[in-house]
Amino acid sequence: MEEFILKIKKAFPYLTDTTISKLMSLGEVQLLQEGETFIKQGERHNRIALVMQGLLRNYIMNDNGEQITVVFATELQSIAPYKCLFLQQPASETTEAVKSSVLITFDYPTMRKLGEEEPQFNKLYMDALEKTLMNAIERVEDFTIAKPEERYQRLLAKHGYLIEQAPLKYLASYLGINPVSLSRIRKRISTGKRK
Amino acid sequence: MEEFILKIKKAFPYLTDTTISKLMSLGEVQLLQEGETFIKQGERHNRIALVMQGLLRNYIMNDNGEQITVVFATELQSIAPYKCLFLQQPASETTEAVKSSVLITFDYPTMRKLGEEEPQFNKLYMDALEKTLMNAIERVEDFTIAKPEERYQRLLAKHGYLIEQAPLKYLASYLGINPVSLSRIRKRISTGKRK
DNA sequence: TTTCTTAATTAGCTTTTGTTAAGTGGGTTT
DNA sequence: AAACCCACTTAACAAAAGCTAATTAAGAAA
Repeated sequence: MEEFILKIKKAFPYLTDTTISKLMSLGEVQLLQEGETFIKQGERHNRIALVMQGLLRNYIMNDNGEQITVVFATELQSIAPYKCLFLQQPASETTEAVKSSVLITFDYPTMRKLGEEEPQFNKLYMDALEKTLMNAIERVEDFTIAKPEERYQRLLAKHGYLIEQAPLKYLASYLGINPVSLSRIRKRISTGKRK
Repeated sequence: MEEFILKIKKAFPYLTDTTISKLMSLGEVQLLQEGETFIKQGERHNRIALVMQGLLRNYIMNDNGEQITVVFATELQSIAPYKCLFLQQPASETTEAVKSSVLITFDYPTMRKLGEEEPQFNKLYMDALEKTLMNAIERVEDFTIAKPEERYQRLLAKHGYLIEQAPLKYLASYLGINPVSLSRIRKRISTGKRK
């Protein structure tokens, strides 16, 4: 617990000790084993999670019933069924632990309400949102700028830890390609390249 | 001007009249002719724009110096060089009017500061952010779920107005494909389809 | 009007990805 | 150990996208 507080302090240095302890009293610590879910598609839900340890992913289903990993979240990133929170709809995605993980989860309406009295809560939420937005934009940029093979290279360069920890099939759907293609790409890269 | 106020009231019904007039006094109305820019890549900048009329796009350059349209913004959507605002870096993208447009622009640090005293400002900003985030996520989902041809179909279905107003080459890069491919896709769709 | 320019289409060919199916290897269960 | 499961790889072929270049179309400029 102490350890988590330190991590949060480091990531959000403007939070005072009293705010942090308020925060911790509002949050619920949740442990997930590999494969366990934080929220399932179709459920209604109003919690937002801050990842303290481990690796999660959000996935949706395509028309063939295959799982498509839309986003990964690792330490100090937040993850939530955003459309569900913002539009009060059932979640369209499932959030699942890729490996055993620890989250702190917060009730979204409560956080927004408290933010009105506690500027620091608001700031925290906005910072998290802005970070999430930047990640999403970067991801869109990758899709528009780079072809599959280059996307894999960029992923390798920027988030190498993902390649180590997530199975290939998750990575493939994350990159928008099929697993067989990714396997081929890996081979092209490892063997002298081209042709 | 009255017209803009009405639009804002409709889109953000919780804003009181006094807040709206404060807001309008802080905002600067800016007109852009087709092809004119709101911000250019490399500039530093701290304004966020709310589109009141028209159509804008954000584009970046790929390694071949080609413009890649990352996002379109139309009426009542906000657009800004987000990484620039959030990280105080020079903008990596250019915001340009696809057709003649009207914006109201706000100084981002001022807005964040005012939000601390005026909860409505905060709410407005958070709503805008959340909306922008949802759009970005939807876009990532499109890339991961759908192949180029399907992406075009989805774009047609969801944002048909874009197809009418934006030139094909912008749409192609927005879809992550090259203009020649998009032209072919169009043909495949219009003529009886397949082969 | 003619000329220039630029966007979009079309065509031919190359490269990459999708798809299906058959191996391969590691780990688990019995 | 054998049988099984699953992820990943490999292969072969089909389908789609990339690339280059030529053609057409439409608008702006002379």
